[in-house]
Amino acid sequence: MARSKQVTKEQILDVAEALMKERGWNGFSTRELADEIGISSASLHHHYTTKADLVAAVAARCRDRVNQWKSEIASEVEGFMLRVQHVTDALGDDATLIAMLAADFTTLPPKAQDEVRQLLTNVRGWLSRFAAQARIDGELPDDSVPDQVAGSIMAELMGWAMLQRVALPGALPVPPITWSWQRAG
Amino acid sequence: MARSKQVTKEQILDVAEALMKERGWNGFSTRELADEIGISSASLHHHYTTKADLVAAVAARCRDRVNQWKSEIASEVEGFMLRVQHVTDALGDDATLIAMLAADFTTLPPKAQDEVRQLLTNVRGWLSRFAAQARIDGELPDDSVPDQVAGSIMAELMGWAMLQRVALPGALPVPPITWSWQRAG
DNA sequence: ACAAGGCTATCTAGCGCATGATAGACAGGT
DNA sequence: ACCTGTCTATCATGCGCTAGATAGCCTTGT
Repeated sequence: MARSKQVTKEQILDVAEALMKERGWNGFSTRELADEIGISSASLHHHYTTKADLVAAVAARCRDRVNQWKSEIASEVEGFMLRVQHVTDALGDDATLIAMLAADFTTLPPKAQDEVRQLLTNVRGWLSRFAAQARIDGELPDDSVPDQVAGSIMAELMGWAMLQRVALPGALPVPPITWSWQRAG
Repeated sequence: MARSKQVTKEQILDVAEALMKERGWNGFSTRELADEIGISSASLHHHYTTKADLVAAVAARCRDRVNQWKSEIASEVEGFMLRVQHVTDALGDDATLIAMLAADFTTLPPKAQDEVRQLLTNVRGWLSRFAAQARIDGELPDDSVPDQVAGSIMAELMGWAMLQRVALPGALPVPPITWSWQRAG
């Protein structure tokens, strides 16, 4: 061991992720990140050679988490609305990160772009299949378009995450998304 | 006149706004902006002394635009769904900018933060009043919460704007937002 | 009518600082 | 002995911004 505390790649990702959620990819420097962790900038670059590597790793880890609860929900939860409720809860923590990654998308390194694209495509297709089944089961109206329902769910989640960033005086307590089409079922 | 082409503050704001929509507030430099406009960095700083001034001006102009069509829609369009449809169309161009401003919110200068807060509060209250009237008129279910409906509309618009940034292969044609609660009315 | 002088918008040059990243030494564990 | 993880020190670059000069337009005094 060396002169300062030992740090794991996971710890670094934790702090990096927090900074990304707060300020976005272009909103913090590797030095700030290193300071917050409590190591030198050089040590940080020892673990993740470039800032691009870092954001790719953050995105990849997020993708893994999402896949994790995706399979859990698919296997354990029945019914469209209940599933969506679980998705809302599960995604809650990651919605901000995903939204920030989407916002910063054009300035992300290609590898991170791929991760984000993959993640969004994946979740959307998955939700879309649920919606399609829900339509067959009569949980959604016959004229609903599964891919649009899936898109709306994701849009609303990400949009809420963005709205929450702007603390509006005397407005919206955070979570209760309307899930308006619930009433349509 | 001087050595290069004359440039107006509006032109500068146009380009700045485009860059903000593409890359976010922290995603471009004043030099890049000046280059894109075709003037020197010094000339740019003559018009807007600091980058903070610039983003505040961009946000203020957006707020003005929004207020503009707000009063137009309020006076010319009847019915909740029709109004929302008009809002969707009108906001279309600005949704991306607003979403990016919200994403970058924590790193914006205070003046710009105020503008964004004001804009969002304003629009939300306005939509909320429409929703409340719509509930009285039977256009929305009795158990709908106007402020939540308003929030959902804005979230969905902003969320779609973010989703569009990530060009998903073989997915969603852009505009047709589900407006799911339409079926609930 | 018309020069004088002010005003505005541009330029070239550069300052001080933060950024992403690297070099090379060193310390501890296996 | 070697590998791993840390450090100090530094590099080149890009950043926001400023200084100071210059050039065209407009007003004003005579």
